[in-house]
Amino acid sequence: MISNQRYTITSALPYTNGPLHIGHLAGAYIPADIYARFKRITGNDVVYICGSDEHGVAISIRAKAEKKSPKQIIDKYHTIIKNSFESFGISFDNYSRTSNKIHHETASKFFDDLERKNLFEIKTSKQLFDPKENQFLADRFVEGTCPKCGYEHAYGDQCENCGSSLNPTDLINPKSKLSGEKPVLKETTHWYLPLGDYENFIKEWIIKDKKNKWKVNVYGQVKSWIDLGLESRAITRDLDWGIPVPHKDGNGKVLYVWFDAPIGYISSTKEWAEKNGKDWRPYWKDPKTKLIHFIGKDNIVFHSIIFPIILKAKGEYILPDNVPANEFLNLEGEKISTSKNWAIWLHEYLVDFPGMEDSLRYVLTVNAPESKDNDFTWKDFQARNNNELVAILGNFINRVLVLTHKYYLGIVPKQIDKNCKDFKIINEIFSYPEKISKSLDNFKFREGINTLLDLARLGNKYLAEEEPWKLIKLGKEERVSEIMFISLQTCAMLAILSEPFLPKTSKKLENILNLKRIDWNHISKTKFLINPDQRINEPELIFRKIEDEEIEKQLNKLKGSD
RNA sequence: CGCGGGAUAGAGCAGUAGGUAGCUCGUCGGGCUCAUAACCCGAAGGUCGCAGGUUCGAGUCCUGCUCCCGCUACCA
Repeated sequence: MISNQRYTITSALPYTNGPLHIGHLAGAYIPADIYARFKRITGNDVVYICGSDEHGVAISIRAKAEKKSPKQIIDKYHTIIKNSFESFGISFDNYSRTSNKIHHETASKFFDDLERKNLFEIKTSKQLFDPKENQFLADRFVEGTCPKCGYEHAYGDQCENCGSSLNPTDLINPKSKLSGEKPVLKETTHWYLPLGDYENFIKEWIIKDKKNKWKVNVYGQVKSWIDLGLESRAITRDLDWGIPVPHKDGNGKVLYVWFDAPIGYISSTKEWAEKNGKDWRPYWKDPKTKLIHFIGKDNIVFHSIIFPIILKAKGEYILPDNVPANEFLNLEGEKISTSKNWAIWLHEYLVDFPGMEDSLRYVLTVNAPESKDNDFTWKDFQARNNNELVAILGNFINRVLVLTHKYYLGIVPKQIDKNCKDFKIINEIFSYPEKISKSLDNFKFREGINTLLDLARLGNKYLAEEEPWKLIKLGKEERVSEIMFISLQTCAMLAILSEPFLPKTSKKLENILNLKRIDWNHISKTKFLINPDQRINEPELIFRKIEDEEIEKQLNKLKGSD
């Protein structure tokens, strides 16, 4: 197990124009949280960073639609999102927001430094403009008749009827989706980041160095972009909501969210450092630090090409060591869709299934879209909760606790001696920290949590084979105490190893067993986890079954909303 | 259209350097009764997306195709 290594771990900044759903959790937050917890508990220096992404045209438009200010929108969703994260035990060291002063300063400084180094291109072009709303229009916000097939609701970028790619200026009778007005062409000037200048750097860094280290979906995506050739990208927008372009010609313009958002990782780290009396620099500038970005697949190019180029251009900053992007999670066979309300919202789950945060964490981990898109179904959720968490893990713990109370009034029986025949199984139990570490080090979270369940299976099997309830009737008390002692070690091991995956469960188990949390590197089979004469608290059920009616209710809720 | 990822028992996934397919859940049969009718053992169930090819032998290599997802586009 690696220890004493510094890690800067990030999860994608959630965009605050709506609440979070299970897809967010499965893609970027649960894996990162497991990883961060795992790295902390194996003795590393970890800062796990995130925050709300609060700029951009979508928020501006949503605010207009709801007749509110952008500030009201972001405040509302920032609060909902932050609460959801806390409830699910996502262990950010700092959760910031890009509307904070520290972020505006950091992002402006980044822009200003690159501008002074003369690393941007400045280009003027004609774009569609809505005179009534006084706003430039994204291609998607222009609608009109398709010149090819005559479909009346073609978008500015593509006709959904015939599939043709279009330019907004091709449309017959173009209309702004904001006001319905006919847009006009207007000249505008923007700053561009010439990605092409960094092609060799990206080739050297990723294509050569990361080939066997990064996930195939990530590597393939990056390679495909490079093979196509990198083009300059505008990093400013004509918009009234965002970070003003810090330049004398920047009037009415803001930084493009994709330029400012990833810098949010840095400003959030700074904010954390200030609060805790630390220095943020080693976490971003020490070449020995490992920077890991957890994201969904839609974010791959930004985190493995554009942001690294920004960091490289700025200089002195470290580059990501890995970008373990996940694929997407579907829901009941359909794409999760915010606009169609086809989603399981975290804040609603918390109301419908109080205290069952770890059940969702479990299912989203064991069924995580690590290598391809996966499907979440309520029936599967119920089955995995009832048949795996309750029946295998929860039940095993309960069996051991009940027997310990029945036979020993809750006191751990005397230690086994050297010639106990069960040292083989003890060796096996104590091999689990290494096994799980190996999975997690390779970002194989499904494998890791399955291994955790295997340990509970091993415990159940051991009890079934040894049958202490029979032996006690035969008066073989010596043997029974050995069996129970070993089973209690298994429970303790489960408590310790479940921490990254199921933090609330782990905490409950520690409390019941009166266990101290220990660094996984300090686990050794020469020292037992739980000692004779230690008192165990009254058993309590750590998971509950989910009834059919609850699932029915959720399915109806989902379908009713469609 | 181009590029990337995926397609393996009813469901979800493993399959390392090519050698007659494994795991978890579900189903069926048995055992046990400490336990949240939980647990343990056994069985059934797959022409490995389709079509060719290389090879003594291919889920694993090559070619073509189909379907799903993503990127390519100011939807962040």
